[in-house]
Amino acid sequence: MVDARIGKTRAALAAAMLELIAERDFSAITVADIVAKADVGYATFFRHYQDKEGLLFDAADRLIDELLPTMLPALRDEDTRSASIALCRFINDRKAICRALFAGGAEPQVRRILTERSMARAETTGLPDPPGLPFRLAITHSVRATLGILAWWFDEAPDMDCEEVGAIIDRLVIAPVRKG
Amino acid sequence: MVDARIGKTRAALAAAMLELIAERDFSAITVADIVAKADVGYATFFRHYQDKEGLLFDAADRLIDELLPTMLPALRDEDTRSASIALCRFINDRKAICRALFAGGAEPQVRRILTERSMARAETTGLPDPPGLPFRLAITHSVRATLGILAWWFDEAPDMDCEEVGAIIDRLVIAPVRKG
DNA sequence: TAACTTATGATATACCATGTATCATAAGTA
DNA sequence: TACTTATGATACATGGTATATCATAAGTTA
Repeated sequence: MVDARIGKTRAALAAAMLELIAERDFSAITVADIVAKADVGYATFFRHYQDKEGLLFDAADRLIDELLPTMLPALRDEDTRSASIALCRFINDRKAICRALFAGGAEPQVRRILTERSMARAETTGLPDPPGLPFRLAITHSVRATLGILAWWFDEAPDMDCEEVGAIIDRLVIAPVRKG
Repeated sequence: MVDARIGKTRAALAAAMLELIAERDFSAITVADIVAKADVGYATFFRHYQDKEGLLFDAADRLIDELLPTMLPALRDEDTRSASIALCRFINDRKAICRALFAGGAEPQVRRILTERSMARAETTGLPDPPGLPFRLAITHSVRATLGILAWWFDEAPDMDCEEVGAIIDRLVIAPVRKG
């Protein structure tokens, strides 16, 4: 059996990182900040992760695994609006971590991971080519624009409900990509 | 009269920074890198700028001053496609610096400046409210999505001409924001 | 041209964050 | 209970930031 201390330490580090990333820019967070908030020794951090990006990617990877199956139907199904609203509901149910990863100072790094994995998944699951648009542009633009709208939702319109935000994403992002 | 050495030093620093930002991520560039390429003493850098972001913002500010009058007509005029193509022509004529500032590792910082100044200018010049969209969302989304498409153009489709890219920006960004 | 002002280069220095190494100890496993 | 090992504390090397100082060279002014 794996040592229980490992999971405990990693969970403490991840929780501390998410708290900090919600407060300030990712680049302004130091390893010393993270271990202080996690109540973990400084050297211990590097026994688990190569650097603070390693910790970030670990947390982001797990979220993206869950997120992808919810995200891609909007680019495949007929009812794009329902798919967009479903995406917003998924996000809304995991607001804390999504806010930290998508709207915090780590957005560029997380977006890169999400874009790459979306492309890989879109290729293997045979996503239909968007009419009149290069495939890679369609993906990068969809991911970037969607994350931007979600960040706006978190930061400037937290009371807006999933249906409204989903409709906005459908209008501003999904529909223009899908329709020729 | 102002000392000619000042302008010479600042020009050398700006040119060096633009070269470096085109090569690698902004966060991976050190002040020592900049002064080495500019052939300027290390301490001299801090006599002109507080830090490397200060130098970046100085260059970005001057470009944005020129850019804003070309960018906003797309959100005001009737012929949005022509305005989008005009924007691409403007960018194409200043490809080196635009690529460095918009598609390099400093994109988040430059985007923040551009978004703020777009909002300020849109308010003072009385931009028509986008139908069914909060004003701030319309601006942040337009800026973010446009910069994303430009970055894709620079990095993955450098041979595409201004008319094609302008049409894409019009279809993916401007038209969805303008039409209710 | 000469006298001045000042921006610069070189150097030294303090500070902080990263990342590694070591060792005693405490926690978990068998 | 005996073991394995993850941890905390500490020390240390490295590298980037930022400031201070001083002689010099460059530019300005008379």
